[in-house]
Amino acid sequence: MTDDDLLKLDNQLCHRFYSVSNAFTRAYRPLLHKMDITYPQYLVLLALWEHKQLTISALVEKSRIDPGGLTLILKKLEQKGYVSIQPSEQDKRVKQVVLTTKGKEAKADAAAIPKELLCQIKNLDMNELQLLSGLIDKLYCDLTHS
Amino acid sequence: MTDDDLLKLDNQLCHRFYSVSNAFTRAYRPLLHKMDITYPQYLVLLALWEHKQLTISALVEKSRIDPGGLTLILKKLEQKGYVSIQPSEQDKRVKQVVLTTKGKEAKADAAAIPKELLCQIKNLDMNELQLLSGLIDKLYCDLTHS
DNA sequence: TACTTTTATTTTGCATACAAAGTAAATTTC
DNA sequence: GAAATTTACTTTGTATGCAAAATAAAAGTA
Repeated sequence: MTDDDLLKLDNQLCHRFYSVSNAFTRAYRPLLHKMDITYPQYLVLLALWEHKQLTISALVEKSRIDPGGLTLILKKLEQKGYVSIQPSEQDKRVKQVVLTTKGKEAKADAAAIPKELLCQIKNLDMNELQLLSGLIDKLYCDLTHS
Repeated sequence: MTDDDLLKLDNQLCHRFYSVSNAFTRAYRPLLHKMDITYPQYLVLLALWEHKQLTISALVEKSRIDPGGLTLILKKLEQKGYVSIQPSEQDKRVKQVVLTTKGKEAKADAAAIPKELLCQIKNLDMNELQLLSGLIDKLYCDLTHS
């Protein structure tokens, strides 16, 4: 591949991820409208539905949202009544994020969301989706040196 | 897969793209520092290095950056001296985006950037990268109904 | 030609991303 | 046990990302 080819947009893996990641955000928007949440807020709820209770740093790790952004997102989710944030007793630096009743109940409605989104993916079969996921995981490790 | 599994973060393809897309932005930052540009600004330059001259709407299509955001990004690139923006003679609605001398010269330096980034990707060989690109392209079509 | 519609781009308002600085509390060190 | 260090979060400042409204100019229509 020549230098010229290396610089073509169509040869940039990063651009593919940029495009699809933004496309996902747009695709989720109508599905999340009923719950009145954004896509990153949805990621936080997914983490909490799975783990019931997490510290903010644990949420950073699970959701892969940066700490600064997460602070804001959690404030929004608290305002909307989905979560409650309480400082720990043992360690006052640590804050526990917990689902409210509304937050827990929302899980039942949310179950339809991944299904609706999968319906839109017609070009890839289950094997390809698995393959894709595996490749992306390897790439993520490289990019984060983890 | 149960409803519970469907809602696990680790089963969300969207989350993989979210994570990797953001990781790419972080990985590019140090490489773009010398040029004093951000990652989206780099995408615009890539498009212009390839096509020499583009209207704003053509840039939207190539870069897949939304029109509103692109307006700001182009202003930054103009301030930094990389591009020049001029209204068309024939159709005063249309603006042409052109590389300045500085913008053209920057291409030579930029050739090293994709190489440096590829060096960081050790877990995937060329075949896997090709495979990955193809799968992502199919996914993009689904998500954008294009 | 005056009016309506379409097209190209910008503006607005809100919600992230993210690095870096700041804060406060727990831990380690001397 | 007081000072230095680390850890957990928050704040700040800059730069998108996006939908929707606003502008302005070209095209189509009556």
